[in-house]
Amino acid sequence: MTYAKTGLFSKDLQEASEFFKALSHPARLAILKYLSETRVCISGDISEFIPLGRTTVNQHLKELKKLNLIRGTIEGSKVNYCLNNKVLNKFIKNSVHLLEEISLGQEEGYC
Amino acid sequence: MTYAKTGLFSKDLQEASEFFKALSHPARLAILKYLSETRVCISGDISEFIPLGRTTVNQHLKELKKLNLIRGTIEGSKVNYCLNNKVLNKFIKNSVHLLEEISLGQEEGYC
DNA sequence: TATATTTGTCGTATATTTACGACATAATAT
DNA sequence: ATATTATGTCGTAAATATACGACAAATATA
Repeated sequence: MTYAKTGLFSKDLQEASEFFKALSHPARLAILKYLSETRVCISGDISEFIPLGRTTVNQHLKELKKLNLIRGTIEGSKVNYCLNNKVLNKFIKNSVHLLEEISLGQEEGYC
Repeated sequence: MTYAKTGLFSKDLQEASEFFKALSHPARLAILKYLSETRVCISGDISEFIPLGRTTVNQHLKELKKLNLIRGTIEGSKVNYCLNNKVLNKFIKNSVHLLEEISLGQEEGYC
C-alpha cells in the first residue's frame, strides 16, 4: 500500500498520537497502573497480574518500552520493571496540553 | 482466534483505552484540532484540510463519531461537523485523572 | 551436573486499521 | 431536465495489532 501517511502530519501530532496509541489497549493501561502501585516488580508478577498469556504481556511490555514509558533492568535471571517517570510525565504534560487546547474556549456544541 | 480479550479488563480501563485509541492517529487529532478552531465546518473543508483522501477522512470521522466526540448535522447537501464538547470533556477529564493516578507520587525511577 | 525457573524471541493465525477507488444518492445550480 | 456538488457506503488491498505456542538462553536450585 501507499502506507504510513502519518508522516504527513506535524511532529507534535505524530508524537501525541504515538503516546495515545501506547495507551490504546487496556492491558497496557493496566500494566502502567500496576507499575505505579508496585513501584518495581519482576516480569513474572506482571504477566500473572494481567489476564493474558505471558508472551502477549511481553509483547505489550515491548510496546511500552519502545516509547521509553517503562524500564527493565536485569537482576540475575529476573527482570525488574518500573515506570520511566521522566519520559512518562513529559508525554502526559504534552498530551494534556493538547487536549486542553482542543477543548478550551468551547461552548456546548456548534452544530 | 480467541480474540478481543479487552473485555477482561475493568470498565474504566476499557473506556479509557477506547478514547486513547480514537486519539491514536494524527489525522484524527488534526480533525479535532481543526474543529476546535473552526467551531463548525462542512465535511469537505475537513477533507481538504487533512492530507488524505476524502474517503479516508470520512472513515476517520466515523471513528470519532462512534465515540460521540463529534457531531454531524445535515444542512441541504452539506453536512456541518463540530465537536461534541460535553462528551469530549467527560473523556478528557476521566483520562487526565487516570494519567495523574499513574504518575502521581512517583519519584524518578525505581529500577 | 541435572533440573527447574525466569525471561525473551520467533513464527504464525486471526483480527483490525488504514487508505482509497468505484459507485450511489440527494441537493443544488445551470 | 441535466449537470454539478457534497456526501456517504461498499469492496478491497496492504499494513499493523493482538494473542499465543514452541523454542532458546541464562540463571538459580537440588
